[in-house]
This record gives sequence, C-alpha cells and structure tokens, in this order.
Amino acid sequence: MSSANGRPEGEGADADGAGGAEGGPPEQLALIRETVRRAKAPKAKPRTWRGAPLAKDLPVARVLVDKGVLHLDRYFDYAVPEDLDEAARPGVRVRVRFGAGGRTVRGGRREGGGLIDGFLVERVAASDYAGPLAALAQVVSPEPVLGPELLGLARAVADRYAGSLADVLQLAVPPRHARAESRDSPPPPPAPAAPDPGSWRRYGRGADFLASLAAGGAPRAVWTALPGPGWAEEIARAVQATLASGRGALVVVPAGRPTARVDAALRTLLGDDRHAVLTADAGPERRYREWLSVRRGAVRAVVGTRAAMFAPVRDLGLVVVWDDGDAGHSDDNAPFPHVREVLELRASRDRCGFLLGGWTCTVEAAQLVETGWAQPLTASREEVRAAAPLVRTVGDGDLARDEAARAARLPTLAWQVVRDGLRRGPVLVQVPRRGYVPRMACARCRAPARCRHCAGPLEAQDARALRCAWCGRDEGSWHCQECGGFRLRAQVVGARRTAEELGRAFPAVPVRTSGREQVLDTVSAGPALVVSTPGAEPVAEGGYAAALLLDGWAMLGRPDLRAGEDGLRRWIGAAALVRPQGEGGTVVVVAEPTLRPVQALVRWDPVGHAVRELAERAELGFPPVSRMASVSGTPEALAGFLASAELPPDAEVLGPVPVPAAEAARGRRPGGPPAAEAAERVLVRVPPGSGAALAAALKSAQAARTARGGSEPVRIRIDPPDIG
DNA sequence: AGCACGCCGACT
DNA sequence: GTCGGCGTGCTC
Repeated sequence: MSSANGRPEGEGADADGAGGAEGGPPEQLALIRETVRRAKAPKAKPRTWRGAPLAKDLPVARVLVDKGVLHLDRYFDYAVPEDLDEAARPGVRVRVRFGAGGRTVRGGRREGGGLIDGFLVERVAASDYAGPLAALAQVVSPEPVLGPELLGLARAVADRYAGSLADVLQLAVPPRHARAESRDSPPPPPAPAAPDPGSWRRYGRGADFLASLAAGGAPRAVWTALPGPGWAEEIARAVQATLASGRGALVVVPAGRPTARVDAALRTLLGDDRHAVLTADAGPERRYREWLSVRRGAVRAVVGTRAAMFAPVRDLGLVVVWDDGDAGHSDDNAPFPHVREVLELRASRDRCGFLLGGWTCTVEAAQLVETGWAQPLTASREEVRAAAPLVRTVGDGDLARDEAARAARLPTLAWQVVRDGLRRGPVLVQVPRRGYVPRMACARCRAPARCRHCAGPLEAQDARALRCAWCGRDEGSWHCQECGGFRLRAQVVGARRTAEELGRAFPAVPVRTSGREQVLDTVSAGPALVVSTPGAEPVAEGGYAAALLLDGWAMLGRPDLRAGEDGLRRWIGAAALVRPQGEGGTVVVVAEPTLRPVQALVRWDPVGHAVRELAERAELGFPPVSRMASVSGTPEALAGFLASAELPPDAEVLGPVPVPAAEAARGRRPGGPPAAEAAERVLVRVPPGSGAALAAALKSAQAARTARGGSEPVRIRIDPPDIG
C-alpha cells in the first residue's frame, strides 16, 4: 500500500501537519520543518516508507547507535515494523540505517545511510522527532543484553569520564556469538547457607561485615588484608555470605593469576557451578557464554578481570575489588574507566555492599575511609606483627661503609639473610623489570648520577651518552658530586647481575626466574632462589623463608605522583609471600631507610602511608582530593578547545606543557598518525565537588569540536593515572 | 565520521 | 547552461 506520489506512508493522519509539505521543494520543506520544531509540534506518529505496517503497540524504538563519537551520544527514534514487533524488545541489539545518505525526499524514496549496529533502549508510543522515521532494519538477536541497570551504569560511567555511552558499552557488553547464545542456561541453584566467618575473625569487625552481607545489608569497607595466602578464601567467604542473602556478588581482580586464586577458593567453598569466570583471554565464544549465564541469572557470582566490572549480575549484593593500586584495573580503552570508580558507582546506584581489599592501601582507598563512605576493616597491630615478616633495610650509607659489599657487589646483611633463608626454604629476589630506563649511579659511592643543571636523573642513551630525564640536556663529562668518582654503573644491570651472582654463590641451589616472558605460578617448599620482577612473584608453598628486594631505586626514583605508593605496593606484594616473622621470615630491602615508603614497609603500615600521602595531596591540591583531567593535542587544537570550553568557574588550567615523549607514544593509536607533531598537554583541576561539572564541560566542548569535523583531535582523560 | 546539499567558478 | 570544487550541517 504505497502512496501514489511515493511519499513516506503516514500511519493514520499526519498529526504534525508537516507531512503535506513533504513533496515540496527541499528548502521549503526544511523551513517548514524548522518552524514546526520551534512551535513544539505534537509528537509525530512514526511513519515508514514503502507502506510497511507498523507495530500496533509502542511503534517507536529509541535506539543508541553504536558509534563512539560524542555528538551522536543520544538516542535516535526508529519505527518498529510489525514483523519485528515481537523481537524488538528493550535491550536487544538492532541494525539500523544511519547517516545523511538517506535524507533525499525526491520521490519519497529513502535509501542509503549504511547499516550500523545499535541497542534498542526503549519502546515508546510517539517520537519527538519531527521528520519521518526510518524503520528498524533488523533485530540482530532477541537476547536483551542491555538491561536498565547496565544502561544506567554505563550512562553514569560515560558522564563520569566525559566519554560516550557507545564507548562504554563496547567495554561492557561482549561481542555477540550466535552459538553461545543458542544454548540455554540452567536455572540457578538455591542460595547456600551463610558461611562461618573463618579467618575474617582476624579483622576487628570482619565477622560483622559478613553477617551484614548475609542478612541482606550493604556494608562498605576498605579492607587491609593480612600478608599471606588467606585473602582469596576471605573474598570467597564474603561472596558466599552475599549469596546466602539471595543476592549476587561480583569480584574484580587485576590479572589472570589472582582470578585463578579466587576461582579456586570459590570452588572449594561453593562447588563448581555457582560462579562464572569472566576474563578477556577466554576467547569470544566462552566469554560471551559465561557473560550470558550471568545476564540470564543462571549464575549469581562472578570473578574476573576489569571488563567484569560491568557484569550484569542479577540483584547485586556485593562488589569486590582486590588490589586497586594495580595498573591492570585501569581500562586502556576510551573513556578509560577505573575498576574502583566503576564499582563505587555500582555500590551507590544499586545500594549494594562494597569491599575494596589489598595488602596495601591506595590514596583513593584512604579517602573513601576519610570521607566516611566506607569503614576500615583492619587487623590489630598484634595480628599484623604475627603475620608479617621481619623487614630490614640497607641504605646507601650502609653500602658505602660495607667493604664486603663493594667487593662482592652485595651487602653483607643481604648475603647473610639469603644464606640463612636457603637453609629453610625458597628465597625470593625481586629485581626491576627490564624496560625501565637504566638510571645511573656512581660506581664507587653509589650516589645517583644527577644532572648538574636541574638535578634530574641521568639516563644512559646508549653505550656512553648520558642525558637528563627531566630537562633533556646531554651530559658529556660526568663526575660524581659526592666522591669525585668518574665511573658509572647502571643500577638495573647491577641488580640483575647481583641476582646472577647469587645463583653462582649457591651452586647447589636451583634458580628459578619469573618475569614478563614467563610467569611462574607457584614454587615448591624446597630451597631455591626465585628471581622475579615485581608483580610476577610466584607463591611459595608454605611461604618464602626470605626475600631480597633489589629494585628500590627503580620504584622510588620515578618522577611520578604515585612513585612512593607504587613502590610500597610492590614491595609488600613480594613481602606478603614471605613467612611470618615468628617462623623466621625476613625481608631485606635495598633502599634508604629514611624514605617514607621504606619506613612504612618496615613498620608494615600501608594505611598510615596512604593517610599521610592523602593529607599531603590535599594540601597541594593534587588528586584524588581534587579532580584532574588531562587534555592533550597539537598546540592549535588545544588552544581552540580551551577557548571554546566553558569550564566551571573554579577550574584551574595548569600548563600547557609539552607532552612527555612516553605519554605521547602511549596515547597513539596503532595505525594512527605518527605522533610527529609536537603535542602539548594541560591539566585541568577542580576542587572536590566540581568533578561532574568538569566532566560535563569537557564532554560538551569535545562534542562541539568533533561535530564541526576536520579539526585535529584532542584527547581527554579524566583522572590520568600518572601525573609527572 | 561520512555524506549530501548548496553556492561559487570553468567549461562545452 | 552544466559540471564539479569543497564549506556546512545533519544523521531518527
């Protein structure tokens, strides 16, 4: 039943009155459409072309088109043809024609505009849109993958990070796999019994926390886990308590190995079929199958890595993030959401429990406690002392006085601790990762080699050339300011060679290595030297007898706001694998004992460290006390962006400064244009409370910018992970 | 981002 | 009188 003049077929009368002009000259049409829109026309009934009959009930579908661009970050209305009525439910994936190609009214035919993917967000009775609606082209699958909770969360995350909803959904909803979808999911097993608190009794109010979860409460805690392997089981018990209340639980850990630990603990406690494991490396079919079993409610508990933070767990009762300082919790796709922040949003929006745990404490976690948003969950000093190893330091002063150290390249104390430890079990040696730019030190007195102009650290370019990492000046004729020495050594090489020499010094002892290329999961309880880079330390059966931490300079020497916190986190990550002091566990850290992170390690006081850092950052106006965003691009693009952005009145613009080379390289997309043009960066800072206003301002400025098109890109990142 | 529309100059 | 440059604005 196509109309005689080929115009779009109206379903019923033309309620907006514009339909009669539809065949007129385009400019007249545009004019009429304009006036109609301004006059707030009554809602248009959907019309399709070619006379396809429409769904009788709620014939308009609001669709989010799957394009990340910010100025398309809104819904578009489409008509629902009758034959798609049944399948076109809210939340399903659809395909629609989208693009300027379809605008021609000549002859009433609307063709063109490519088919693109989208999500059907909502079915409504009428559209606000004055023009004729295109019809849904296809319902890709009847599976409603985007429920209202997930949509609301994704929306909140997009706003928080000045990104588009489509970008967030790309992270949140895994790609469809038809085979995985066709299997149906079994009904969920009944809720388990509430668990015994087990080792949660070690933490002051730990048992109360579990009891609250089991009773359907929504407690929020920052939990400082005692060193040792107990944490995974403790998380599993919190999950069990939540399941016992009839609700679901979600655990996000930074990598594959901790996923396996929590997975194993959940299997032990709950059996094999009560939880799903969501990791990126599972392969598309398996990934989508597991995700669907969660979405369908067949599985109520989830453990996984960062993409799992969006898992659509039914009736969520608890979210858990383990080791929130790990860089793996920061997504590296736009808009770069962080697991801790997303789970905070979920806890607030869904009124569910929140558990942030780790052996250490980030500044952000300390802030959650300080603001009263979460309660601290810590063990007493006595418990800590009973569980932690003895920590001893070797500073530059000790090294300089230590004749044997200079001869053997290893401090006497470290030597003794290793030798003693190897009699009782495995000994862990933590060395810096390869790829750290080698920092140089005086070969005689070990004073760090510093730039004579700005006191920045000198880096080795190649064989002999030195350059300052801060000001970029070349140093041709270095000599030590402390002792007048002329010989340099690369500390990173020093640490690795030290590890090798240790191996030679104990020829009867096997040497195992764990690092980026090959990560060992566990080592046995027998004597062995285990050389590992930070984060790759294997767990030793029964704990390590001792650990030697040789990468202090690399940890603390970085010109980064997080250097101290990060260094402490990595040391504690190794030291927590060592036996308690009472069982002879000893750690030697080669670093200045006067440094704050070193003292925090010795006293095993990560919370105190974080609290002090937080106070300092508040004083200096640094994040997380203030909110920061980095904006970068070519100088012209950046200037244009800042001129057009209507930043909140309390925003402070710092810079612009040239973008550090490393950062420019990170921000570059593979296949994108080479970052040859000089890039600049500003940091925009707002006081607490103005974070949302800042994100909104940046988002609308970016939307206006990309809508105009043609201009050079500007990169926005809220909460940049490392600020120089 | 694409892609069409529209208003300008060079051509058959 | 017609073709085609790219500047501008929209995509249901």
